[in-house]
Formats: sequence, C-alpha cells, structure tokens
Amino acid sequence: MTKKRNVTLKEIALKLDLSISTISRALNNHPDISPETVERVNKLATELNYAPNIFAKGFRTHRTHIIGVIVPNVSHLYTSTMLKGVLDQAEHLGYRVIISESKNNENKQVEMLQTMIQFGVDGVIMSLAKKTQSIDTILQLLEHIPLVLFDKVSPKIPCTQVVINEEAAAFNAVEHLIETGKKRIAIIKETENSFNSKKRFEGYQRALKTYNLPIDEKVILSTEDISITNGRRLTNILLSLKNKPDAIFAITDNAAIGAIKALHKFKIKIPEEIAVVGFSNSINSTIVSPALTTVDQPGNKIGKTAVKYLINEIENSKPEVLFKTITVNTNLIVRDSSFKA
Amino acid sequence: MTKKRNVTLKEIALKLDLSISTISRALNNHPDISPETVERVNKLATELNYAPNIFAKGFRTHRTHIIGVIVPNVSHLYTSTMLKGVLDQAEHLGYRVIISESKNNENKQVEMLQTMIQFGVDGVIMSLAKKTQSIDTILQLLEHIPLVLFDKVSPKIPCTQVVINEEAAAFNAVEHLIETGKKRIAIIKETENSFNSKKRFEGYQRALKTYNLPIDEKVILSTEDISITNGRRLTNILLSLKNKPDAIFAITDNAAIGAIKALHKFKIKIPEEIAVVGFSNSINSTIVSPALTTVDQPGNKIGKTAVKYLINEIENSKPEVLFKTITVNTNLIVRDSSFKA
DNA sequence: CTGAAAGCGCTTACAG
DNA sequence: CTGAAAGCGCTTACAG
Repeated sequence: MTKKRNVTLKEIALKLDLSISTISRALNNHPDISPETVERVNKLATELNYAPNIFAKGFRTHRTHIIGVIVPNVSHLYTSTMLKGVLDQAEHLGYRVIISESKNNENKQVEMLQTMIQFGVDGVIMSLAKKTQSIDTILQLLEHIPLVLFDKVSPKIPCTQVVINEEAAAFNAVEHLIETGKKRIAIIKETENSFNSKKRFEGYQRALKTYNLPIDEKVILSTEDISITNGRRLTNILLSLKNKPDAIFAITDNAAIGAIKALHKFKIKIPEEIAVVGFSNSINSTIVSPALTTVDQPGNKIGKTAVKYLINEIENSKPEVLFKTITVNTNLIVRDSSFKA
Repeated sequence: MTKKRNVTLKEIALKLDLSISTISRALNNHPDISPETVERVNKLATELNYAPNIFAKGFRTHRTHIIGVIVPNVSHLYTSTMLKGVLDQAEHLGYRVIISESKNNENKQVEMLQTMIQFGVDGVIMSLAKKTQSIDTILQLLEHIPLVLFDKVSPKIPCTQVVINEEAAAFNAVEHLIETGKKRIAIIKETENSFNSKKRFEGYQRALKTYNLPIDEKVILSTEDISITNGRRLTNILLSLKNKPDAIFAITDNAAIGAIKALHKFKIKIPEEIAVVGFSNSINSTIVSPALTTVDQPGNKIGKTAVKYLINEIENSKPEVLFKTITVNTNLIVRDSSFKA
C-alpha cells in the first residue's frame, strides 16, 4: 500500500529560496530568525500542511516524547482507569503512550521493558507483575531509562513509586466496620505478600489493635488469585466456622463480591448478620446487591501522578532519583453492604 | 537524567575490524555474508546486548512497526477487551501499539489521527467517536495511511471494517425471548442511528416479523446515552404503560442492568413477569442478580482480527483496499434473567 | 539574521 | 564475500 509522502523542510526551503537550517529554526522559534522570515515560513508550512517527521527528530535529539506503560492486564477494570489517567496526562504534556501487557509474567515483563528501551521511549511507567522476584535485570535497565512504578510496586527498586495510602485506607475501612458495631472482622487477602496485600493487612491489624479487638487467625484467609470465585470459596469457609465473623473485609472488590454471593446463597442478611467491605470502588461494586461499601481507589489520579513524576524526571536532568514514594489519598464509600455510621 | 547510550553497529564494526555495512548485513541475515562472519557478529552483538535503534531504522526504512489505536474511551470494559486483543495480536506479529482516546469528540478524533500519521505509525485501527459526521478529513487522511475500523464503524469510509454480526445477534436474542414464550418485547436502543444500534434494531424488527408479532412503537424506547441510569429510567417508562411488555431487549448490558434494577425496585419477577436480555457479556452481566442473559461479544477477537487485516494491508502493497466488512460471530449466553429454552 | 556542513544510526545500491 | 558512500529528515555548533 503506497501512501503519500509527507512535506519536508527541504521542500519548504526550496519554495522559499531559503536554507533548510533557516526553515528549521523558523519553525522552532529560534530567536535569531527575523520575524518576517518566521512569518513566511509558518504561512507556507501550514499551507502545505507540514508536520515534522518525528522519527528524524527523535533520532537526532534522542528524545521521542513517547512513554512506555507496562501493566499486568489492560482489561482489568482498575487498570483501565489508571490507563485513562496516563493517556490524559501524557497527552496534556505532549507525550504519546505505548502500552504493553506483562500478563503477570516476570520474564515477559523484563522483555517488554527491554523492547521499550530499545524502542527509544523517553521513560517507562510500570505496574509490577505478580511475584516479581529477580529485580536484578530491572535494576540494570534502570541505568538506561527513567522508570516510575505505580500501583504494584516494590521497595526493592530504587525509583519513584506512586501508590495509594494502602495501610490507612484499610485501617479506615476496618475502623468503619468497628464503629458500626462489628466485633469479629474477617479479612480475605492474597497469599502472596504483595505490597498492596501486605499494607492492607497491616491496616487491618492496626485497626483491630487500636480498638482492642483480638486478632484471630481463623478469620484471616488468603488466596492466590483474589477473584470472585475465591472470595466466594473463602466465605464458605468462614461460614463453616463455629464462631462466625460479623463482618468481612476483602482486599479487593471482586473478593467482596464473591463474599456477597456466598452470603446470599446462605440467605445471610447483609449487613445485619455479616457486613462486607471491599476495595477499589469498581463499577461492579454498584451493580452487586446490596451495593458494596468500598475504598475508592482513584486509578485516574494514580495514572496522572505517575506520568507527572516520570516526565519531570525525563525533562529535568537532576541527579538520579532514588527511592521515593508518592501517596495518593482514598475515601471510603459507604453503601448498603455495611451500616451507615 | 542522563542514561547510558546503547551499543551501535559502529562499535561492533570497530571491535570486529569489519565495516558497518557488513555488520548490518550479518545481523539482518543477508545471504551475501559468510557464515563465519555472521557467527562472529551475532556472538559479539548478543554479548554487548546490541539492540538496533528503531528510530534510525524506521527513519531509514519508512516503517516503524507501530500501530496506532484510537478508541472513544479506554476504560470501557468492552473496549479494554478489544485492546487486549489488539495488543496480543500486534505483539505476536512484531508490532508495538500506541493508544489514544477520542473521548467521543469528532475533532479530537481527527486530531489524533493526524498526530499518529505525523508520528509515523504504519497503520491505524479506529473505533469511531459517536456522531461522527464530517468524514471528509478522514477520507483525506486515508490517502496517507492504512486504516481499519472496528466496533464503531461507518459505511461511508472506504476501508476494512471489523464488526460482529450485529443484526443476527440481535435477531437471535429476540428469537430466544419469543421461543421462551414472550410476546410483547420492548427494546431499549440508542437515539443516534449508530451502526451498532441500527443493526441491532433491525435484528429486533426482523425477529418480531418472522414470528408474526406486532411491532409497537410504545415499547421501542431510545436514549442518547445508553447507560445504567438511562436503562433504569426507560424501564420505569415501560412499567408505566397500560400494556406492559413481558420482556426487554436492551442493546447494551448496562441498559439491561438498569432495567433489572428498575424491575427490582418494583418487585417484578425476572424472568417470570418480565425477562431481560442484554448485549456484550461484560463482567457486570454475571454480577447483577439475576445474572443477565446476553450476547457474548468477543472483543478480544475483534481486536485481533482488526490487527490481522491492518498488518496485512501494511505489508502487502496490493491495490488499495476499498470498503470491506469482516464479520465476527457471537453467541447468546442464557442466564437467569430469561427462561432457559 | 542566514547558510553550509556535520552527524544522529541505520540500510542499500554500487563497486570490487 | 566485503566495503565506501549516499541518504533518510532533522538539529545545531560554527562561520560569516
């Protein structure tokens, strides 16, 4: 498929009987060029619909104005809201965005990172694949490119990391349950000690301690894959306990939705008998009934913030950024799966 | 932030005391080069972790191996599954993907298309913004770049278009309702005569005609924004009718979910009194209760197919592609919001 | 204020 | 089988 060639500086130079250098300068508002020349050049350029060849430009300047984004799974609801934030902010600051999926595979993640660097992106924003172990390669690649982590992060990687106030958010969620009279609060968390799961669990523990409630291993359940199905399965386990919980804090909306489905099955009243709180405020949380009380996790803002910090690193040739955490705040949204305070 | 420079052909040439040309050829498996040389070059290249500068390459070859994707909204559930398909297939065929949102704004859509072209993408996959009117600019841009439309398409643009069998899918959905005994089937559709809404409406009409059921304007409702809220609102209107429908076919899952919420409020039994069928098979459709009967719309496959056709056009310099529709099939998934057949 | 020239890293016709 | 050279479209130090 042969397509029309684009207008080049040379063509403009020829038509205006000026040099390519002058055209380039005029178009880039170089102070040296006379206003009249700038005027003439701009006029013809718009007339001819001139658009610089970004590849030639990037090739020359070692800047592509492309940001790479690597996430485990683009079609996760929450991820897609982060992507929205990334796209918006990037566009706003004059950058394009290339997106890749790691599919929660560590090797693929590194591979993607490498291609992106090879590709010449100016920087990368990444949410880590589950169970990312060997940080070594990433550390090496860090010498080649500015990197900002978001959402799924790791303290082992010395770079800017954008996260929500995981611990405090979980604390608030559990505190809310306690304040509405719940005394035996179960938690459904991830088996893997991911940053998010760990912090949320810490918040849960701190809330119980603060209110002098016992921490009982029997109602602390974990799962590899924190899905609706597993939320349901673990809730069934909770229901089989002699001493049942009166509330469930699930560290994701999906697990919470699974919990609600299980409680429904056993005709247990929500929130009277058992209250449920989730985490994310995904669209799903308003569709399930009763509507889910959950932590609003502003994906959009996380994405925007990550872009802001990355571009800042790209554009300011300051000393290397080391470990730095940026925290975005969250709110608890109380719906029908728990009592109003 | 200064980052390490990458290894170049020149460095390899120097170390091996060969010319840059030879290195380039060896790395590209040019038949002229002796096997021993190829061997030596490859060895050093991997040793040095050589990666070609894609910008220099693209600049030289006028090929970037980047595909541009323009969609109205990345954080729509369905869109994100299409994106997943696009990313997978593109990666599989050795292409990178740049994603942009048109935000359903026609001007922005054209603007994005222009930047992508300027950017040097090899081709573009686009889902049209709502109410895309002035096709003129798009037609002009078509001369510069291969374009494939997907999901939201238009017969006015002469290019490859990837869609599902909208009409047949709607026909099947309505036929299912008829076969389970429903006789007065309402439809909730879009006001705008978009390709999708139009085709689905045609399928609805054909089903009623086929089974000799009357088409009654009173139960044909439209809305600008086919959301949960509006699904609920329009269902309230249906419930205020003297002669109520016994089934509702909503052309999106969201509208169907709104319908279910409205029916719930009035304690109407689903599907006994009124059955509901949606369209998309989004995750939401399994979370609402009763679980929604809906058309499974394979976003993943649509995305993949679009990429396949686009890359085919990019790589084969055949005569210009004119209008051509590729249809991906769908299935009706029967859940609890309608009777089993 | 303007131009000639080098060079970014690569590919490829041309020559040998 | 290998190399010297041109050129893709742009920017920028250097010269005037």
